[in-house]
Amino acid sequence: MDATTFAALGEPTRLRIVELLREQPRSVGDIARVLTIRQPQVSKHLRVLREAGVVTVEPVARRRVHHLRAEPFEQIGSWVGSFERLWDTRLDRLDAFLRSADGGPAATDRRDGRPDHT
Amino acid sequence: MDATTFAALGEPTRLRIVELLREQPRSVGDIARVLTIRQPQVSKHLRVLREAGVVTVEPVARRRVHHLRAEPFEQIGSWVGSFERLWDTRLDRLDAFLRSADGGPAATDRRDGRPDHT
DNA sequence: CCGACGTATTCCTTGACAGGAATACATCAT
DNA sequence: ATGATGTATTCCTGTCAAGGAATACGTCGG
Repeated sequence: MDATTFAALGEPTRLRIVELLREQPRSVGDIARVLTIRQPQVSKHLRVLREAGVVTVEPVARRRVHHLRAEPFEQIGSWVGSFERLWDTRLDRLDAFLRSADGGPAATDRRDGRPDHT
Repeated sequence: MDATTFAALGEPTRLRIVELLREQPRSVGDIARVLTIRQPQVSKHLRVLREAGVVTVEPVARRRVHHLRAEPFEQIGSWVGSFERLWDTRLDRLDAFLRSADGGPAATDRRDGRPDHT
């Protein structure tokens, strides 16, 4: 997974823009008006989003209509999917194990720590 | 959606740490050794991740074992889900519409652009 | 109590980035 | 061509974050 995508979304204003564009494509001026951000800042943020592959431009008359690209969101989706085991019950059991090992009498006597490891 | 989570994941080193922790919980020193990052930097990055709610600590003996929290990943997952329409065929049709309105003979004859509304 | 180990924090320097303001650039209407 | 509209870029400034190095802190073993 490329950190750039997350970096682009990690800026509050940019995230707002993305969430606005989720509804429908918008021109630069539109975005600026709706979110009450000055136009130059919008242009700059859109540049970052574009270079991160999050949005693309569609020139319409003299406006530049921006819309979201699907790819980065698909990527994030499948990346997050690779963490599914986190909310499987498996983890809760591991977690419970660690906690008991912590407070209580050491479950193993190799105080080195890691429960059995991998 | 809170930009903080994305910001935490938007730093390459931090993303590497997260992807390492996806396999199994690790102590600070472990992480430093595996990723060949100096221990203080690891501590700092873990601090950011912790304050963003991405990881939690589990003190084991004199080590501090860090593991991922499920919540932020669930959040991201459902947030990304709200973009599903992006890769639905619906969008492709909207996209096609915009393109035709642009290059071809105007689908509507107010060449000003925006298809209706606003 | 003391030394050793694992980790956190501090100070410093440097580079990146966001917002403001002004301005350049492109395109359309007349 | 000219003015007007929509957008991009530039310059400036302040802030913040990351890496390096040194050091403080906490906990365990003897």
